[in-house]
Amino acid sequence: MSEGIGVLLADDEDLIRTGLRIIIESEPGLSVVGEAADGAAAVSLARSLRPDVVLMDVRMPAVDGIQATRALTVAEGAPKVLVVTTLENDDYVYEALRAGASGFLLKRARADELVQAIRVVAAGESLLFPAAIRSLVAARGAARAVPGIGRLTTREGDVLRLMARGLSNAEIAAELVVGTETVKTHVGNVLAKLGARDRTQAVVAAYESGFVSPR
Amino acid sequence: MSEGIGVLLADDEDLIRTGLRIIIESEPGLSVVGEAADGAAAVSLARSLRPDVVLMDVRMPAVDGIQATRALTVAEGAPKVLVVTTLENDDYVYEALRAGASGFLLKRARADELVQAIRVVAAGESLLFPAAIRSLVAARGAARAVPGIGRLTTREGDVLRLMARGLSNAEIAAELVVGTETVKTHVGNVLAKLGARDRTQAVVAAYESGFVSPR
DNA sequence: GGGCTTTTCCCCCACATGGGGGAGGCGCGT
DNA sequence: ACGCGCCTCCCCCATGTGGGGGAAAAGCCC
Repeated sequence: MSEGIGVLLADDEDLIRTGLRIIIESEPGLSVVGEAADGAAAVSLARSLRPDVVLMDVRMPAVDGIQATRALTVAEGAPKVLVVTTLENDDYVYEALRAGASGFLLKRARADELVQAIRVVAAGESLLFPAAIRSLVAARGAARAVPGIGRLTTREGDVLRLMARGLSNAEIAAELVVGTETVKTHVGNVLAKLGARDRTQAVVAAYESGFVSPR
Repeated sequence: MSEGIGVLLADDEDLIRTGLRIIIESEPGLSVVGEAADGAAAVSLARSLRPDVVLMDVRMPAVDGIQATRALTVAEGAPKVLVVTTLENDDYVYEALRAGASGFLLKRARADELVQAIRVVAAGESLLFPAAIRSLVAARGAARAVPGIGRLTTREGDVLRLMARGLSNAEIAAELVVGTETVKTHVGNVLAKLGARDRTQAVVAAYESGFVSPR
């Protein structure tokens, strides 16, 4: 890519891609190195073309932008991903960030905002547009209130926390300095209160409800 | 609390509380309805005093601000929590939002920024200061790159995703329209590649690495 | 064509897990 | 003093899970 910042466009709508390309190409130091109409193409093109920044639409056929972002950012020397969407009230913000996106941008952004956003993420900085912040923080409220998770006793909470770290009953017993039979009782109570069938479902509920957070 | 916006201060340092109180009390429409020196006191005071906004320090004795925030925001008609910290490079941002905080603020913020932040969150809006955005987005990079999670085949990825939703092998088999023996093979491969001992650890790794996100 | 990976399916077997009971002690509020 | 919830520990038992093998078909790269 020699000089400047190489950008890969990933959007299923031709009109959008054309508009973006015109804006980017008319900007000194920026150039479009490739275009993809779906997530799968975006991933393979990004690997061969090695752009600096990928403008990734959230909603695309076959593989959506979130999955594509996840696939891209796990690799070494991965490009920065700037997620673009039309939706203002967008639940994907949170998921996109978890998937490894460097920023979030609305399609209604002005040309100069777009250019600035590309330069910012290419420089390694992070970026969120105000509307994205609102939905991001709002996403926290979307943590499903798992019924019964508030009815856990302190000991049951301890056990669930350790379960959610992947410990076996024996390991939890050692950690809490009690017998394995005791742990089994607590685990059984936790499962009953959370309506979980097995410990895996309990751990899922713990994450979904925000009882534990990805560290 | 009759009129205006009632604020509860939760910070273990007297100097900080005093400074905050002076700023808030001198502002028309804002008043300090109570003060707490630790998380436990903050939770109980918030329940009795029912402030509109809680200024919550992250680091406090006994119960830290994150836990206190979690305890507060699960209730109905909970106050808005504005998390305050001295640390600019703060990993707690992400966790605080998951815990239900409405915003994040640095202690070095100017008085007028503080007042504005309180009014914003009291009005039901969300707020993140620029420095907090950076560490928030950076937190996504902190998703531990689980070694081997990128080596999963597409089918193994499918299986892991369903595991992370709490499905049993039989249910996964039904979902993917294959035999349970097939699912067992995939599960075994996933465990081996992720270095997990059982499915629970695999699910934990899936969440920790951002392979799946709390929906 | 000959490897290679991937996906599919099968056998046997050890074991942790989870469900069903029961039981004693302890703190706490009435 | 009594009840109640919580924590602790124990028994039996069905079974889902995971580890050890093996194997066939399909697609892919060289």
